[in-house]
Amino acid sequence: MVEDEDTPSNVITRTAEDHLKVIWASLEWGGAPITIKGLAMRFGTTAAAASSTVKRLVGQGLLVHEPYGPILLTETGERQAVMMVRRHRLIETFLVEHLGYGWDEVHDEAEHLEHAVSDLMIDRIDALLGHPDVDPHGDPIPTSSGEIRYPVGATRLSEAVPGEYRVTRISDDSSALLSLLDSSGVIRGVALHVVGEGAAGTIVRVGERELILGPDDGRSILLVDS
Amino acid sequence: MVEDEDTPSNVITRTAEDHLKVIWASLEWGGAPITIKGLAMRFGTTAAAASSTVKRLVGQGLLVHEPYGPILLTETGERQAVMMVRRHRLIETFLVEHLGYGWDEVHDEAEHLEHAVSDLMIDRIDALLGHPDVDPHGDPIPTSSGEIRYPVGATRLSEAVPGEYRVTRISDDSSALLSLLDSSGVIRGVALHVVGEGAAGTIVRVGERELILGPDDGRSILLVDS
DNA sequence: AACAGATGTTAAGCTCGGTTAACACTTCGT
DNA sequence: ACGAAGTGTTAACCGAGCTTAACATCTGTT
Repeated sequence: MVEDEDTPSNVITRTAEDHLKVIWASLEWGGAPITIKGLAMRFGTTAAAASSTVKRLVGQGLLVHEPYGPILLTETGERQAVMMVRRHRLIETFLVEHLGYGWDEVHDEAEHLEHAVSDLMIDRIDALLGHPDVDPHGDPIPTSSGEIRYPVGATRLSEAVPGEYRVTRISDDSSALLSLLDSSGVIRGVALHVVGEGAAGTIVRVGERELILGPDDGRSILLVDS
Repeated sequence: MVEDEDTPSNVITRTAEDHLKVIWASLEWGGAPITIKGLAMRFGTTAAAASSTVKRLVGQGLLVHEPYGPILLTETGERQAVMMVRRHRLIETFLVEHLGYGWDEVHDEAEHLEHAVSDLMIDRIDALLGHPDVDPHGDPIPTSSGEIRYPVGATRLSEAVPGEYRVTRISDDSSALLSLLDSSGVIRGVALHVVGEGAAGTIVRVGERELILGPDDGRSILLVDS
């Protein structure tokens, strides 16, 4: 006798999609859930706006959140979020492979396109690309059923002990970082030597170059043993 | 001393873009300007909604409209509209050429994408396609500076005297018509014989097939002498 | 344990884009 | 020429998503 149980307000707004995706991303690598302030900063709005949006999404059964508590996804919310991530990462891959975009400049474009493309188009892109496992940043692409195959044995650069590694993933959160890394030769697949910890961060060597990456940067880079 | 003359609320909403484009399209082939009712029907809303949107766009300097009068574009409004048309038609062409879409199924996808792609991406698509003059329906694609090269000597099927022609443009307004025409072999470039006027519309022959097209259909098809 | 400062919530108010209802204007047929 | 029907406008209202301002709660430092 519950009304409309199978029609859970199926219309999801663009803002809702964005929030779910960001909340999901904060949890992806086992991190702490994003805060209201974090959401506000991410979207360039105020805490008040983030708070009211979260409240609305709770009402729509997409989030779990009690006042001053952590912001978590319901099963429905997570499904939605993962589908947005799938869209985002497939679009990024498509832009790089078929439109000549650099891997350090696709993020913003994908951010808009992910809300506009149809499921049909996503499937066609997926097929055209040969059902890729990862996007140009090395991020795993969820399958159409929502499964995600994470690389095993990867460690964050910020936690790596000195030694030889290979770059397997570079987060696309910060386009400034991406440009820097791109111009320094730090791209997916490249060999990287972790020298040790300096005052300003982790010292690494890539080819001839040596650079220092702060802890925030280091958390955005995943390595595998080489 | 006019405030913000050069900052005409440069942020245009999706709804505004849609309205401008539809208003422009109503005028493209020398037709009468669309009415408030026409806008409402086109967007599946009410006359009240269309009226208030038109009013808002007048306030933003994009439309000219006095109560009960015709809805016309300002110069700024027309520029915006033409850019949306350019986006739409380039995206349609791209989807057909690079993603295996049928020319009869690209319209809805482009309708969403045209609001999401960046100017940069439009330019890249344009270059990738070799700066095409027309989209898969034969509609001319405005250049980045807003020029449109219309085919000369084209006549509407509904106004054609009996004789031999070639199909040069099929409007993408009605996807139902597009599917019908596609399955009947009526595609851009095909030879078409206008037999004459029947009770239900114009009788035409394409290859082996003969079909009757109503006046609305006939207005959506442009022919050139063959 | 307590306070200061950071973070979260609520309230009031705004625009945009929609609704329904009532009313105004036009146009068309007789 | 006039009345009915169609079309356009306005008013009152709603939700989404934002703002600022005021207030509540939590947390880190002492």
